[in-house]
Amino acid sequence: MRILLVEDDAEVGRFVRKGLQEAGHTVEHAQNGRDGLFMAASEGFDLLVLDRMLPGGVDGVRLVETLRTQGNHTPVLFLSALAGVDERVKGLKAGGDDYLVKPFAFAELLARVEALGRRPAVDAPATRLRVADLELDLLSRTVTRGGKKIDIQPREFRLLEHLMRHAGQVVTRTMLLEKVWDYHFDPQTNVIDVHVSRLRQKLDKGFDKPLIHTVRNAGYMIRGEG
Amino acid sequence: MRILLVEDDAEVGRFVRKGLQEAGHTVEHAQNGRDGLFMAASEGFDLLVLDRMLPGGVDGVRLVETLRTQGNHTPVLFLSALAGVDERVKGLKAGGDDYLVKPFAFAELLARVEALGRRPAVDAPATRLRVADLELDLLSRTVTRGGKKIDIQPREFRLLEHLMRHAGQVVTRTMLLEKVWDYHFDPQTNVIDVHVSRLRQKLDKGFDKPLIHTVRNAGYMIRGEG
DNA sequence: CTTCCACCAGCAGGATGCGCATGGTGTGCT
DNA sequence: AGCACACCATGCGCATCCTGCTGGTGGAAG
Repeated sequence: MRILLVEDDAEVGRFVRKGLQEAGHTVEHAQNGRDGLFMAASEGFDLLVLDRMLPGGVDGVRLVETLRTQGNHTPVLFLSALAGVDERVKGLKAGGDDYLVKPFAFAELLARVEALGRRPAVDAPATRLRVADLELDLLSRTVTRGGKKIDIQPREFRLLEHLMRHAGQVVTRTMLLEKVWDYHFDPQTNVIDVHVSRLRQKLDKGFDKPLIHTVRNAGYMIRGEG
Repeated sequence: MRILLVEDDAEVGRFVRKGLQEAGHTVEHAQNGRDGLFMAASEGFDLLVLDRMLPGGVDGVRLVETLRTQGNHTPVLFLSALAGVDERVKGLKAGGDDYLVKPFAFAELLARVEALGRRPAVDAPATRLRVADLELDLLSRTVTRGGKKIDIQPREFRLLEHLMRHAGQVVTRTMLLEKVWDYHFDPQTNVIDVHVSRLRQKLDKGFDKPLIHTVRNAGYMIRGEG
């Protein structure tokens, strides 16, 4: 795990850093909020361990708030001598994920760090799309309907993915040419029709409710019901 | 948020339940570990709030451990009168995500509950593998080294994926034949050598530190340093 | 030094994916 | 009814691309 430690107290900093490293983590150490914010924003850490109070304008809470407004959702563990309930609540409300009061036992810090590390990164993109009983798994490049595996070609996959990402919406032919074929002109052929047809063979044939719907003079739409 | 509260103390139970509901959450309440486990396993909750000590065989830690071995990764917040560091560490190690000691301020419980609720559902599998500056993205089927995109063939992709999933370990030729080629016999050719060679061309050529290492009479290993 | 193992360049067979064309079907308008 | 238009389906050929093998070379181990 790549951990950023932001702590101005040199002694505590050394202590925590050493312990985390011995537990097998990679630790970067910033001494103040400004540097910490910069590093957290520019490098990809798995976890931030922040002192709640920091010298130099940017304290822990400000740091988290700033990161969160930038769309950075790295887990944050606060470390602080401010033990009051209000302080703890403030830290968590600001977007912190945990709050540990100094003095603390290193064993507990480590346990909490690893608890946070167990949770996945938040920017994880969706890995499977679903429309009714049709599932498309982006990871294994696999399509199933009603639990039955369906073999599918790469181009068909792209087409289906695009349709499913806009499930319930009409997708125009032009959009498909742009996004699935990377054509920026009209090929004057019926490529789309052909591939939609092939998709239908594979997805809808043998099932009572078709999922792919034609929208005359507009395009296609994938939808479960309605 | 759908929250399952497992708490045997009726008073505390009522208090917490009421507070969470007033904050807009849906709360189910189980009075013992057995019921709690059953409910947690059969319904889909967003969060479990567990008393650490529970009557009737199944205590909080057991409950979490059981859930985790079942592949259930619902976030867990422990609530306990056991304040010792060892106890807290034990709870977190068992798979808990947070640990709050009784007596507690409701404001803090709420803040921690909502902090846990901010984190996403967890069944997401790893979507990218990394070894040093080499990254393999399972979703886009993309390989980059040092930020530079590298074109790669399907078979090479499978080979590389398998190596990276066992980074730092020797992967034998037999294993590769089984897992990458689905051969359950020795093809008596040097297919593997050839593909490893091709991978090397693409991954290691032009970089000073090679990542793919030969282990004579054993197999191959991918590793960043050492 | 010898032997074995691993590496790499080139080659050719083969699979397969892809798009086009053709003919068919349905719908709506005149 | 007749026509025009939009959409559907199948077969075919092209082309690309992948993959595995061969055979000669380099280097490590004994």
